[in-house]
Amino acid sequence: MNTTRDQIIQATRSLVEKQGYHATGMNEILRLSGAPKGSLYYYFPDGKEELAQEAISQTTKEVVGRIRANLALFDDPVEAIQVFVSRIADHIELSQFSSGGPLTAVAMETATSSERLNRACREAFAAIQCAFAEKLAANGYAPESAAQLALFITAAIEGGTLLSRTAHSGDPLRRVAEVLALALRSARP
Amino acid sequence: MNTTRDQIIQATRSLVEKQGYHATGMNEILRLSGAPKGSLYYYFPDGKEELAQEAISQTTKEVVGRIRANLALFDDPVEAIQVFVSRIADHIELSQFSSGGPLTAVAMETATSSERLNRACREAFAAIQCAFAEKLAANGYAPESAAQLALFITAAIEGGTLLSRTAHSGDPLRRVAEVLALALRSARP
DNA sequence: GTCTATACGGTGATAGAC
DNA sequence: GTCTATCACCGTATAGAC
Repeated sequence: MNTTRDQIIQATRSLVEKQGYHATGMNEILRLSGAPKGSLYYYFPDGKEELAQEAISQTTKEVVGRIRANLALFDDPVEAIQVFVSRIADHIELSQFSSGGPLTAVAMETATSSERLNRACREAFAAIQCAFAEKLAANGYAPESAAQLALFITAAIEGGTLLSRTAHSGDPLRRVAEVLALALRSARP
Repeated sequence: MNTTRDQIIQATRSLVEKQGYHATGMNEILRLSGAPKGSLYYYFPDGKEELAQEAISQTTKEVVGRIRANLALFDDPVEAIQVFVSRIADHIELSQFSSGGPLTAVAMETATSSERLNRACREAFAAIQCAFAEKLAANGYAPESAAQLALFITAAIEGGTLLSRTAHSGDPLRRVAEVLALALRSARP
């Protein structure tokens, strides 16, 4: 793959994750990536919006892969999910409270202002929910139940991440993981 | 109370709720509120940050009041919470997917960039959780359990709101409300 | 394809008249 | 206290040389 293009996306991901979409400027992205302004608009003719879209879809692929890999570590889906969410809490602390990818920030900021980014976020959330639902469905949960629980898991993680970022501590998300495990057990088939 | 000052805060709340913190400009706030720029810096010498802080703390007071009022409508805390969350879903649809107050947006955008706003958001989340915890504790839940569940409820609402905003539909949050009710019932004392 | 220089609008903030 | 005029700066985006 093209290195310059990839470095630009990488810089965008990192900055948007930390600061949000509107707080991140093109000049900042350029500075971090080391690329010149001309290259940026050569690779992303539609500018910042296209860039953020690419950052989201690329991040989502990685995140979905990481979800599947983590959920495969345990046969029991509830245990797998609890451990996975706890790991996100660790990761948030290690990254000094940069959120779980640029998705949350962009979704919040562009829900009603950018058709293009809103669509990208919808697809991202759908893919993430799908990964959770598969694990549940493969372990005896009824399909509709699995889908609903996957939505709930995603919401709990997003909300827990927000609380942990705000609290500057992984603990809120870890406590969310505990209660989430209880909830999933009580919904067990 | 001073009308001009209040109109400025009101405009800030509405705009930040819809667009986010960084996407909202001072000129925009001025335009919507009808106030002149001089007045704005007279009432809020510390500028945008102070303004947002005021908007958050004012909104939080109202939100906490609304939570208490809604939870008081039903004796059963689980039913009360489920109905309350469903109402948020209705409200999101009615407001054309402006989130539940400026809190979520500011919390996401300023978690690591503004000490002052981060503190305001922490206090806001604490007050909200407190309102939920009280209702649970008043109905037989053990104090630590009530606090943990209140945190979980807050996370679920925040995450569900994000998903509903993104999906441009109240349904995700409504489904979150359903699962949340199941989870709270299974944790019943 | 890569890079520089620049355009133009909007940003948050201030000074000072009234 | 209220308002206007204006500031210096940064935002995204473009033009055009190489």
